[in-house]
Amino acid sequence: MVTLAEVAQHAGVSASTVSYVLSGKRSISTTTRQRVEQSIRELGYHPNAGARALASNKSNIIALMIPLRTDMYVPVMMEIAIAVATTARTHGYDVLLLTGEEGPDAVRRVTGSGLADAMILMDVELDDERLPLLRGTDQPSVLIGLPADTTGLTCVDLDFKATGALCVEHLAKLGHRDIAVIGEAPAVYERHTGFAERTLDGLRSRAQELGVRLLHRPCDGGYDAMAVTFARVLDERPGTTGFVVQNESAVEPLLALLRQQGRAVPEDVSVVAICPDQVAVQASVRLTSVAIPAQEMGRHAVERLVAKLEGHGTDEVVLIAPELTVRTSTGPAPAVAS
Amino acid sequence: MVTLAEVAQHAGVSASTVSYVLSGKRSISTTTRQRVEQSIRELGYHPNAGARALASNKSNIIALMIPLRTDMYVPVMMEIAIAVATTARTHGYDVLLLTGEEGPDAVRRVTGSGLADAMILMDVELDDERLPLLRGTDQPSVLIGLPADTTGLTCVDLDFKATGALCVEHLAKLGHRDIAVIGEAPAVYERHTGFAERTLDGLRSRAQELGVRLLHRPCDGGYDAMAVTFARVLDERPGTTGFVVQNESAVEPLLALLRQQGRAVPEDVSVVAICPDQVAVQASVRLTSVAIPAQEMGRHAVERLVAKLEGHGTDEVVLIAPELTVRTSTGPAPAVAS
DNA sequence: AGTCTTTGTCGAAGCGCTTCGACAACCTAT
DNA sequence: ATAGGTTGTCGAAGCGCTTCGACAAAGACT
Repeated sequence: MVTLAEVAQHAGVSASTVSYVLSGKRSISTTTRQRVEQSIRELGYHPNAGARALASNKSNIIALMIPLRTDMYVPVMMEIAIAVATTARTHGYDVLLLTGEEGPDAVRRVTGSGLADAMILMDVELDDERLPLLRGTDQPSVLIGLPADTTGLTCVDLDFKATGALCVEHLAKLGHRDIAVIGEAPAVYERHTGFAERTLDGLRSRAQELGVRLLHRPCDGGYDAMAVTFARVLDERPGTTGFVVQNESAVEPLLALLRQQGRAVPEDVSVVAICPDQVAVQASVRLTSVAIPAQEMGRHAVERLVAKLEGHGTDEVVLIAPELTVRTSTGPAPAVAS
Repeated sequence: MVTLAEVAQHAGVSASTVSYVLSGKRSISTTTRQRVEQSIRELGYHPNAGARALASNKSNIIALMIPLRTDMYVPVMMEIAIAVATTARTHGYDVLLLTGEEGPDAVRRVTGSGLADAMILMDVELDDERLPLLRGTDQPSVLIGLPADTTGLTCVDLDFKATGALCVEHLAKLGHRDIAVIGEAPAVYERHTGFAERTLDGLRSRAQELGVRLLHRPCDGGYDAMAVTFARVLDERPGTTGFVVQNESAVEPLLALLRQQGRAVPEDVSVVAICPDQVAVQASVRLTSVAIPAQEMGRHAVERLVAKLEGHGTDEVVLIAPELTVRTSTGPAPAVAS
């Protein structure tokens, strides 16, 4: 293992000079710099991370806490994680992967040990037990998701309320007066992850403004659960012509059920999904959807965090504006049977 | 930030004593140990990771290199990553998340800087450019996946050849004589990731042994691609009664197409999938499948790695035996039309 | 020519921990 | 009672780096 000292010796300068070449914190003459850089290359020198962390008191590591459960949005989580990792690298940071399993202890451990300089939390609950810890430390952090109280916190999320509103608007504009919302799994609501409620909030208030009838039902993924929910919805509101689906693993089952019942999409029934674009495009019907901008969220989170680490950067809530892409699963509401 | 020295002072012992209490590398009297532990708790002490890494020359971090692309098996990747992270924690390790983006440079950087003590590589290609680096270093590593040449490497993977064989066997035993294999996306074969070829190998050789006709077609995910492939397969082999599907995002499209054609599953056609159990259970037909044991692979990889780090542990290839679970998508081949 | 900056380099201290050798203090066996 | 082991604790060195203050050397002024 090559050390700074060896590089210094090889280049015929002192260790501190090499350090300054590396960090650029003091001016170094061009000739010296080149000599040092040459030596670094020749020797294949890599600064020792531990020593660096010890001396500079920063590790250049960002901790990313992902949820342990895989009951929802797995591809979204993955995409966020990858976006975080790649964006972090462009800023010179590496990413430490923590699972939610350890809970608050992980936060304590990481902040306490100086393992990471900052952290990103995913899957934040409305009243998350990790929040007091974050507020009580000077370690920068960013949440992906929105807790109930955001004071003193930086958060990045899709504007789910606007998302809900957008879905209703789109269907209302097409003439649909009876809309059913296939929500997330009941467990998601019970956990108070917030985004589902916020979506519902947006759906409801816009529906009211536009005079549209709305029926919301949570729904587990898979065919069986969707079949049950579907039957109930039609029973209660036989005139339903528009569906908004938030649980991405209920989308395909819903389409299958509609097909089975002889209801054509989009002629008889329109479907709007809230899901990653890839899912919308790969479905059996190309779905009109509001995308979940996973990459953007990951990127944003890291950039906020880096800004904080560099001193500029304030606590603030970044809500990404939703975008609805019209595909072939929505169309004008059918004329009312007379 | 509380330091070892402060704990020592608080407990009225020397710093080295505290260190030995923490590491257990020398015997400490019960009374002293308790006093130190008490101080640690009272002060909320956490050892500084950088200092520890510098002094002990180990970081207690395992690097996990995940593929950047998300064109296949995203949930599997995610599950492996989570399993790696949780298993690593139980052994006192944290996980550093690297994307494949940096390629071999990431390997150099991590080994060179002592950032991680060991690494796990996913999505290994048959002739991966990172392999020479791994062989040339003394840093332990484990691959998830199988390259062409495994000498000097430790690998963990599902036994895909046996998996292929198992699928054919199952269908053959049910009387199917004409089997179509819906493979991974063409890009996967072009990339030479190996597992797809190994599966095919198993399928083919077993098919030959059992006198079953086999038609293999790569297939992108989604409905459109599957529709094209499906039409071609039926055109070429109209008598096909058994399907083996490896690309999990082609499963649902295939089922839809079969339904559309009025072919009942499993009465007219049997379908075996190679996919995580969750997918098999959530599909529109409960699928007979060979599970991809993501968790087990992640866990195994970490345990091999930890064994190596602790000195025992040898280079070896661990192939996990496939298990076929019979559900409701396979049944006896229909009687031949006379 | 002499003073004042500026620029480039160096030496040394210190970050918080591990670990080695030293050494009292206490047993145990003769 | 004495030599020989244990056992528990300490002091000090050192891991590889950053960073501060010092200080020559060179340039910019009167």
